[in-house]
Amino acid sequence: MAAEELATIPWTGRLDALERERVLGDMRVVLVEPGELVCRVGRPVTYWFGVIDGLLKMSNDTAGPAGLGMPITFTGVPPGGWFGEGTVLKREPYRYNIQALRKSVVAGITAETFHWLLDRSIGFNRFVMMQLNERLGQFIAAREIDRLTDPDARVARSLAALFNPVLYPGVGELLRITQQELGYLVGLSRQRVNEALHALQGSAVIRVEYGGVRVLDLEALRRYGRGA
DNA sequence: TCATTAAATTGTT
DNA sequence: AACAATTTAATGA
Repeated sequence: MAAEELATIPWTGRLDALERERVLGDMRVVLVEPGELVCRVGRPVTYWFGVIDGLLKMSNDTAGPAGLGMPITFTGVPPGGWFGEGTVLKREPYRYNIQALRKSVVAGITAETFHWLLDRSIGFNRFVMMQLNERLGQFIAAREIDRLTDPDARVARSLAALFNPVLYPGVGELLRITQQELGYLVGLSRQRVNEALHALQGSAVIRVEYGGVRVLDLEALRRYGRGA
């Protein structure tokens, strides 16, 4: 991994020279193909991962035999998103599957380096704390989304979650996601997603683009389906 | 760089 | 689910 690439990762800006040097030597970057699992339920934690490019999904669908409980997609992880700190902190085995929805570039630092940073960098601690707090808000929002019946609103809120600038600073204005992929995440058919996207576009909240969605009004997207 | 072709994605039935 | 139309990516001159 090169120093320039490192600079594109948000939390590295909070580190001092020594810390950055260690991270640079420790960081591994891999290319994952669609469908490939970045980490599997039950596997021991070795890395703290982040998405450089592409799109991942976090789910509990047990690929193995005897599916215990129905498969649920918890969330998508777009560029700029870092995850797994909860399990790294507790040194527990992974509790979810992380699977690539499309060809993606994933970076990771070892659990050892993660703990080393946690022990010495206040900036890094602040980042992790903010990350945990922000994600808690996302999961609460996700519960709300699950109870929405209007597909347009579900798509709107799910999109809003993916456009979260704190958790996913790599996304920016344009989220690279196909309508098929969005369908997988939200749990709707591609046709219905297509319809919903155009309804949102009609409200001037987003713009539908080839292979992606551009946000025009993030606040309106978050509020969609609710009054005021 | 441009033209041609294949692949991916979208829009519609 | 199937199809046609459109956009992007890949290829080779």
